[in-house]
Amino acid sequence: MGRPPCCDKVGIKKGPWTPEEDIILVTYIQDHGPGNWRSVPTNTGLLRCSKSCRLRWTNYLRPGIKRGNFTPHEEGMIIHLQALLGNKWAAIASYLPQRTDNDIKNYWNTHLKKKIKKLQSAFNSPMPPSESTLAAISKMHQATGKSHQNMTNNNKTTTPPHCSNIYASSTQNISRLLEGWMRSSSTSSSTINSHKKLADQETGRKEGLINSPDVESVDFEFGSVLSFDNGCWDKMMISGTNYGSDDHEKAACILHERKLQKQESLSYTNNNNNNPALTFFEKWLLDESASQVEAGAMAI
DNA sequence: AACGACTCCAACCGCTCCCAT
DNA sequence: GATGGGAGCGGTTGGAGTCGT
Repeated sequence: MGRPPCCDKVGIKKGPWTPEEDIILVTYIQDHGPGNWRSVPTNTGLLRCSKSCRLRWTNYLRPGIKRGNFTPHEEGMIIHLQALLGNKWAAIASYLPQRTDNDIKNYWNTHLKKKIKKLQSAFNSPMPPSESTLAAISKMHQATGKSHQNMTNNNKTTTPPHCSNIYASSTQNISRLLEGWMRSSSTSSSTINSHKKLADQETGRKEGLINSPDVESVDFEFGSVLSFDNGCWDKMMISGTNYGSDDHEKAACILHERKLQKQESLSYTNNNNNNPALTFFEKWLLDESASQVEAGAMAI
């Protein structure tokens, strides 16, 4: 017996979301919080399926999403995590809180897969890899190391990632959308204006009016959506490797975890003989981060 | 300028997982 | 334990944009 569709297909709108729909969705989620997606279309009047609403929110409207321009460090993380976890994009995304699983999946399919294939063929070919290939790898390696440094330095002085201002609010996203949309459309409704006002108010709050009691509730609400599990972040920081003086235990745990990961990684590699290039990447990434962890642990 | 090939990404589809009953 | 329904995940696709000829 097949399951009924998640929503009545008749009268359900498909395709790209309009800024108006985005505003309605964001406003609703600001008021009620994410979750209970099934009730969203009925309560908002959106002619969208609940899944579509959830997807739009998680992949596009959710605050804190960083778009485009993957850094070499992020690339390294994705390659590493993909080798360890496989195509578990949601799991991988949990290590890169600014990125959505969809974004990572797309980036993997469009960029990294090709890159790895290229390198794989270079390393599998009877001829040694060309100088340009080696240069590319070296460059990537250096860039990754640099990113590690940046991350390390940042961690010394800046707020935690989930508090950083690289996190734009969803209303900022909407404002941007609106700007373009308002320009292209001469019609303006009072609804839109009031929503925009709301959006601007929200943006203003985010930008400085932190003392407003509302802000806390909103931030907390969003925080619960965005909150980046400490454990996950710690894992991510393994690559950054900057330990405070009181982190002996943490470092020991991380070393242990790293060893386990290495073992897992090796078994994974052995079970996936069709992916020899990953062995190279994994080894490189693991060795690099492991040696940094070990160096960090030694320094403590 | 026109056309086709290629790239990229937002969104959809179908499946699995998990929880409530 | 069985069943039903909602949420989440991963694979795939359609279309807009870009590039090369």
